[in-house]
Amino acid sequence: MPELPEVESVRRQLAPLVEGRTVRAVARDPYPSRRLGDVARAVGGRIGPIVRRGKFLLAPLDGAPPHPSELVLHLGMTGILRVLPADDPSGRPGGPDPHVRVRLELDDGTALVLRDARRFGRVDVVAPGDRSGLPTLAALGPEPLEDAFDPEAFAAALARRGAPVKARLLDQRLVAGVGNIYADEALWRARIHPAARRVGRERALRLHAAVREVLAAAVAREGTTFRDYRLVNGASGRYLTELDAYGRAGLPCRRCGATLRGSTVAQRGTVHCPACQRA
DNA sequence: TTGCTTACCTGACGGC
DNA sequence: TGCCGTCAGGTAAGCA
Repeated sequence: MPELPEVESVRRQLAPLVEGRTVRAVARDPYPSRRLGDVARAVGGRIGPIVRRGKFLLAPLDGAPPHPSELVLHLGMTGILRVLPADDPSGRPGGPDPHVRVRLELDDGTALVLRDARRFGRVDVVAPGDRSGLPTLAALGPEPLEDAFDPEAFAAALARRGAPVKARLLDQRLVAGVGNIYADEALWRARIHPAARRVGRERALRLHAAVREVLAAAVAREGTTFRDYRLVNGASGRYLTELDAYGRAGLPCRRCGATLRGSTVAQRGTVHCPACQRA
């Protein structure tokens, strides 16, 4: 499940392969999906610097009208971006790989290909800065690994009673880029119960630090591959063995030895330690 | 405005 | 072996 570390790792591999290249042709899966926008508008666009916001990848497209425009990519749950030789049939919608959704053919003989088994990924070409059809991106909170992620503002938000703290981490407005895996990991590190509806200043500051630590460590290992996620070069993320909570229900807590408990919080599978993450 | 639920979507897996 | 039900989860929309 691509979250901030996975998307950032993809961005780092993707950027040198496609920045400066011009889109010569576009093909897409004919399946009617509202998650695939008017991708044909990318034709003629020269891809500028790719940036990441939360779990979104954004790249300016320069050129003659309809450009300048902006390419918006979201990997959803199972999205994988690859850069393949343009004549590789496995990178064509309708080709031997039934999960290829979008293909941008570039001017250097390669193609940027989105493969997405569950169709939760998103690709669109919008006017620069236009977020009218992208409410989550429009309301995205601060980047957790940048100074804009202010610990006091974070603590003030969590001090107000509201939805379970895990739901607020997943919401993207409080902090950008956290998904189910790293929410569980950060809460475990900060010793906070995922269903807590109010978090005091001291614990909130601990959680702020934990979010940063977990995400930075996962970025350093190029993310977590549970099943689907792959880097642009096809490699797996290496953070899986570092996980302390996610996917470890029924196993002993690495901190206190108690048995980790699985539950549902915010409609998501959740793992926490009943001994050191007390309600 | 906030919180919650449901829909979307399909591969993997367990049970029969 | 094949069928069926369940689970996984990020985003968006709808409702209370």
